[in-house]
Amino acid sequence: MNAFDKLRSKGHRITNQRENILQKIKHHPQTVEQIHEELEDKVDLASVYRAVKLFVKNGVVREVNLNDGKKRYELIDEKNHHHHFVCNNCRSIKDVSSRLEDRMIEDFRMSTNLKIEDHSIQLFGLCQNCIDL
Amino acid sequence: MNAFDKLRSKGHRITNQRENILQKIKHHPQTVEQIHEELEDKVDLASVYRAVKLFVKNGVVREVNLNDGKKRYELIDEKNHHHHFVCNNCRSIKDVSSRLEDRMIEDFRMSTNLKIEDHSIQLFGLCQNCIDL
DNA sequence: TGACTTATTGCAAATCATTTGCAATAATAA
DNA sequence: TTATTATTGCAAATGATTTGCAATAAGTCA
Repeated sequence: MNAFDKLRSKGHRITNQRENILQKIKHHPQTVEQIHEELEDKVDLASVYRAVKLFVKNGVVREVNLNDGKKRYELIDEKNHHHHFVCNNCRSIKDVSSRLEDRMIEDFRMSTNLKIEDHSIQLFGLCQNCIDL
Repeated sequence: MNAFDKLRSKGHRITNQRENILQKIKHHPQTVEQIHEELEDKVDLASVYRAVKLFVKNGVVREVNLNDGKKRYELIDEKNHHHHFVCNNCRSIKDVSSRLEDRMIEDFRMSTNLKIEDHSIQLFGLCQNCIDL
């Protein structure tokens, strides 16, 4: 079931605005500000806020927090589980993943008896471009 | 070198306010709001903001982001490397750690050629109290 | 298709977290 | 103890996000 069917199945309407917004976060995590700017004056800022909130609530979009004071949003793609790396120099963002991740989460679980439902990982450092500067 | 010596060595002064604030984040990550409330009217809110920012800048305190819209601050303790678990039900916070963490970070590094300088991990789920409800 | 119902939008104002300017105060050096 | 200057409290400013409301448009059904 795709994003729009998911929304429709819960009684939400598919508007031009929502289509445009979803389009913008299809490939990279974007801030509300970025989405709004890229859409020029096609969508009001408040509507972008409302849309991403709705998307998150309906499991269509994920909120990404990279410790720079603004939230980012990215389309959820079950087939492509990943986390994010942020370059401390140029602020570029890169998707990263590790096959050891699940083992680590399992280790957390076993050593604590917590019910772990979700997790997120952020990496910070220098990207390949900025290492050489 | 303890927190205050670190600050002093960079020319910062040790005030009553700073002592009180540091005291409050010694054991658990706290929001600025929480610190301010616990200190009643001993310290102005703006001063709490200024103090934690100074502490972070000087490597005495770490900023913790748990995706609830407010930053938390905790004293850095080199001997006790850990991350945080947040209960989705009661919002309690628990320190967690895994011996597989370093291996995973190394795996990230090897598979990307990024220079990873820092990382953070957050877990979400149900704490032991809330599992049974 | 057209009319109807109600979710959604744009706009402006409100709210929440955080920062800043400035004069008064207090921590350190001499 | 005094002089110097970092720090504080207060109030106002800023930046991100939310909300109330009337106008608009999506989905439904005759």
